[in-house]
Amino acid sequence: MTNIKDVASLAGVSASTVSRVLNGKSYVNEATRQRVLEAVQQTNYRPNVLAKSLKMGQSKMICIMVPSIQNSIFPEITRGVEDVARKNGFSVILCNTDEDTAVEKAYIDKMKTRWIDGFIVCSSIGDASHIRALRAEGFPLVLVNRFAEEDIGKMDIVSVDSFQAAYNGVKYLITTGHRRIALAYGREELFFYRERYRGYCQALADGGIPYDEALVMRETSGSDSFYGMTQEVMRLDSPPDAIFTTSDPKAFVVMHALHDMGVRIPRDVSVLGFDNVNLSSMVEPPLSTVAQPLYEMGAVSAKNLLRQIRYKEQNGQLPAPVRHVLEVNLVVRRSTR
Amino acid sequence: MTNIKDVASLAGVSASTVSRVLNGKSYVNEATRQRVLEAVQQTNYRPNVLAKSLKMGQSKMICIMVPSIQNSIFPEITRGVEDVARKNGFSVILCNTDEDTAVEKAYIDKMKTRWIDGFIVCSSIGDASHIRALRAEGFPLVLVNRFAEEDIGKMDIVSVDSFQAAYNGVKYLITTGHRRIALAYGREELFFYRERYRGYCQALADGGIPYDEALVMRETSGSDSFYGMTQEVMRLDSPPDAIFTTSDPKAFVVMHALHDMGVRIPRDVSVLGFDNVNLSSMVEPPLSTVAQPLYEMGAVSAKNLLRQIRYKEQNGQLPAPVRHVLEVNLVVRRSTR
DNA sequence: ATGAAAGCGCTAACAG
DNA sequence: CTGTTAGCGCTTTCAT
Repeated sequence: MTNIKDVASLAGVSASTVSRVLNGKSYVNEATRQRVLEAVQQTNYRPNVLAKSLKMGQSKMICIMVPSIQNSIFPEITRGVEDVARKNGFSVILCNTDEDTAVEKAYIDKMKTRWIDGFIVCSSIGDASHIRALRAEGFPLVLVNRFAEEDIGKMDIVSVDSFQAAYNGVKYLITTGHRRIALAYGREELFFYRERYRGYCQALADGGIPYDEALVMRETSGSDSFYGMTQEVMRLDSPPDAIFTTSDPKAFVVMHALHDMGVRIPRDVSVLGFDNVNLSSMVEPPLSTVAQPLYEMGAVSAKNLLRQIRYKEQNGQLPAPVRHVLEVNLVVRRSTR
Repeated sequence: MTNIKDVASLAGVSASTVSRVLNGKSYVNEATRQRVLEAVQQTNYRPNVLAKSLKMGQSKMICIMVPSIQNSIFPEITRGVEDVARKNGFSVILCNTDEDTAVEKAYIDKMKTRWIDGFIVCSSIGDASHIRALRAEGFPLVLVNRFAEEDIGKMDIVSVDSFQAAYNGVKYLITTGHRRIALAYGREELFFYRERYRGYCQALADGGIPYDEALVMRETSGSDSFYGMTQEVMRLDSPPDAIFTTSDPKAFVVMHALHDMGVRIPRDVSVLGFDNVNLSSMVEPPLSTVAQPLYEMGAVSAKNLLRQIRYKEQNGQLPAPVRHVLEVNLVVRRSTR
């Protein structure tokens, strides 16, 4: 690879001049400017980002931490992040944490040594003190999708309003005539699942439908645990006429269980999901779901992160945190009647 | 962040000594070694990877280029890559190309300026001259899943044997009594789809079943185009009793079309997919499919890439290319009878 | 308007 | 066994 000195000597100027024309920070005589540009062309010169990073203290790289890129919603979010990053000259490093705090911490440590400019995090579960510490240390950071209640107002967050979204979903179910609505309730450690649960409860209450604990299936060991619970709940004396799931993958399991016991969807029971992942439209019947704007969540996160990076660059510190609450969208397909 | 000089002065030694104990390249007096280690502890010192990279000419970063992380098979492959990269101290940069050669080239250019140590590519379609050029320039590189015939023997490749895999899949269909086997044939520009087509033809021939062009559905505009084609083919005077699809997403579309016209799977027609993506087991009925070891393909690619990187480090040039052909595995679920 | 020089943090001869 | 020195490629004062 040719370096700045090669270009400089070819153009008959000094390295500083080359640097100046390339960065356009300072005026350079038009004639020499042209000569430099020509030399750049001829040598197909590309500045060494590493050297620049070392000098400037910023790497033009951001890091996205997710539990696993294999989980349905993260590819969408990640793609949103990557698109805006790329358009702004940033590269994105992918970190899968498996929700393991140790892995997460190790990653953070490693990223710091690379002078990573910022983090987009949708990884941690309960205790996120190391994440909070990161912001406290001055690293631009945005929490996407997952966050703790106490982080509100203190960290940059991009998410939907899970309470309201679930509320609207369940209300839709009620409006369309369902009275016995079961819930596939995801892991309670996650704030957004608790919010979806709250939304479910509130919609029930507002709709004049009694809450029945027998109808709430609480996740024990992964999504698969809903298979058995679904069948149990359907065998109740008074089985549900609808099942609201707090994520689409859970809906797939529920539908599976339903199908295997000969229950027809939506004739016998409606199923309403939450997320709208890629395959929600591909299952049979196509899943009605509360759609999160996943790609947009990623894009907005990245935009916010870049905003923080620029702000910090100019002011030496992070801007006040802002929270983005994105709109959900009820997508009615054929799993609800 | 504290740097090597801080540690050095705290330990009362020179920077080189600190470097030496940290890299273990050269012997250091045990006593001073301990003092250095202690200073490292106290200051929580982490070497600046950027500076090291600049000096050493290698960044400990690899790049994975995929059409889009949103496409079903790539999260799996990417995860395989990332896991082995991480275990070996490498970070992975994610690049989505949308199969756009311009984007791909721009990315390659950018990655070079970051001193990326190597590339894992499953992106390009027909003309991959810029990819070949990359290897010719001495960049470690492995093609995964996608490659052109002419690359065999010249590039490092990780894939399955698409011909054999398809052959076995179709043979299975024949063995289980199917006689009219339709094919959902993916984009012919892709070598592996052509190979799967060849496997289909050969299995038919070997099974004494006449090839019928009316039964091969050729992709026109994305996977969705199989919806209409499936319905057409089912309305033939002599409709198929099985449909082999060259990828799982196509199978989902086919199943959908089938369902919408009241055809029962597998009673009326069997469906056999290819890939075994995450959701193949979640659809109804669960999809029988020729399973590619996607995660493993990623892992093997990364291992090979690291091998190349190490070899180059020691010998100044790339090792001879090796090709890994991984085993597929026929997963029989309930979409075939 | 441009060049010289210093320095980002690290490693690797080269001395001693 | 350890310190000094130079340099990876770039940007940025500071002179001129």
